[in-house]
Amino acid sequence: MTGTLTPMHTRHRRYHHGDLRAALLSRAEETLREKGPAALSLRELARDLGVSHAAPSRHFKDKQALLDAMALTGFERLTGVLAASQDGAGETFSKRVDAMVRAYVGFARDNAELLDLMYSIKHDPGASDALLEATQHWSDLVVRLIGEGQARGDVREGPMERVGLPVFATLHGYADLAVTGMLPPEADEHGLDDVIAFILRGCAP
Amino acid sequence: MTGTLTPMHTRHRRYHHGDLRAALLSRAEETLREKGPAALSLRELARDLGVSHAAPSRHFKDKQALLDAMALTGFERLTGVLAASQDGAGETFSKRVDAMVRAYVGFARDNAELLDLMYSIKHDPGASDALLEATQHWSDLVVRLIGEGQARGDVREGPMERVGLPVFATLHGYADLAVTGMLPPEADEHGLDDVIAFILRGCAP
DNA sequence: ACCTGAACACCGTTCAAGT
DNA sequence: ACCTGAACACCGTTCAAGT
Repeated sequence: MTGTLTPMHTRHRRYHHGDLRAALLSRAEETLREKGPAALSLRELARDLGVSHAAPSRHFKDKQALLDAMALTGFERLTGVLAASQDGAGETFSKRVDAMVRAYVGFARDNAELLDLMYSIKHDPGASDALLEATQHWSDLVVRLIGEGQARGDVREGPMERVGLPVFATLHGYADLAVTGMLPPEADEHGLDDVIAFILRGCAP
Repeated sequence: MTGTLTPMHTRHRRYHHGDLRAALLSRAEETLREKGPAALSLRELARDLGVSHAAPSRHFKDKQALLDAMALTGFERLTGVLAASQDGAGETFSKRVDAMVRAYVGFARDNAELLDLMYSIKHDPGASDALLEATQHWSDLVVRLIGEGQARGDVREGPMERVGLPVFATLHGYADLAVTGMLPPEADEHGLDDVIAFILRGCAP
């Protein structure tokens, strides 16, 4: 008997406020970002959302299933950001590379813990098909960029997978260094420019 | 009353077989390699070694302290391998780069889970001084290699940190892709050669 | 010095039972 | 359909007490 007239919010205790699954995902990402992966606990998540500790199991059979779903949303957002970076990037190959590198490193900086999770989950063998597909989408973007560069004569000849792999490695490596805090302080100034120039030289015919 | 005459092994239960600390480290690395990081448990380690679950706390105040010590031995071994790769690598810059890249990727392949642990620990802010020093040693090796290349005229001018960072990023990124199984199958054939050639082009004056 | 045993507060997972 | 409550087997950590 709260005295309120809003029938949809009689109290904090109903069958939750609509979509427990989405609430779990969003709260989980929040605590991942704020307290790190070790602090992620199904029971604490349930407590935070005011449901019983067993409730999450209706939506995620496992803790691993929750982590998988988090990684999947991460990959989807990442590919969205990368695709968007190409839209207004201009014509030249070097501008398109510049835009993609900055988009990727930006995502890495803004979602460091999530990116770590994404890679660690991609790592283990039981990765879901949806997840493999999402990672495929994003490597396709790099492949397409390289292909365009070849068509313009800005990139050396060769199978795209072979030409693209070192680019991918450099991009991923720099982002990972940024994420894990291993970049020396001087890198903030010129690091990104240097890496982009390095990639362009490595690609040149 | 076992009837044996060897006084040092009256039974499996003494104050352990000499060095519990070393035994914990070596067993921990074994289970890390075989069952992954999630399976690492102080209690199970203690069980495996036939001591009580509280015994490890004499040698490692924390689970984190054990992980730190594991990472430290990993960094020491890695710098050893990298330094050794330069000894018989020959004179030319490209041969020295080739040797170091192969040594690093080889270590990454042979110690995938440990390398993951090493980076994740380097990540978090409470890293010990010994650990920071160990990572410093190994980035010094890359810096020295670049410096020699510059002295010979094989590497473009510029501050070594700036010239070396993209090299470091590429090396790290490729090793990480190899470790996390993200390399496409074709990469086994030419991947390493392509990456080395890419690095050399990126460094060239 | 080095280890044991009991205790405490926390997990993830499962399952009958409730609405 | 969705959630609760109790139960189980596991953790990490601490601390008096043993040798």
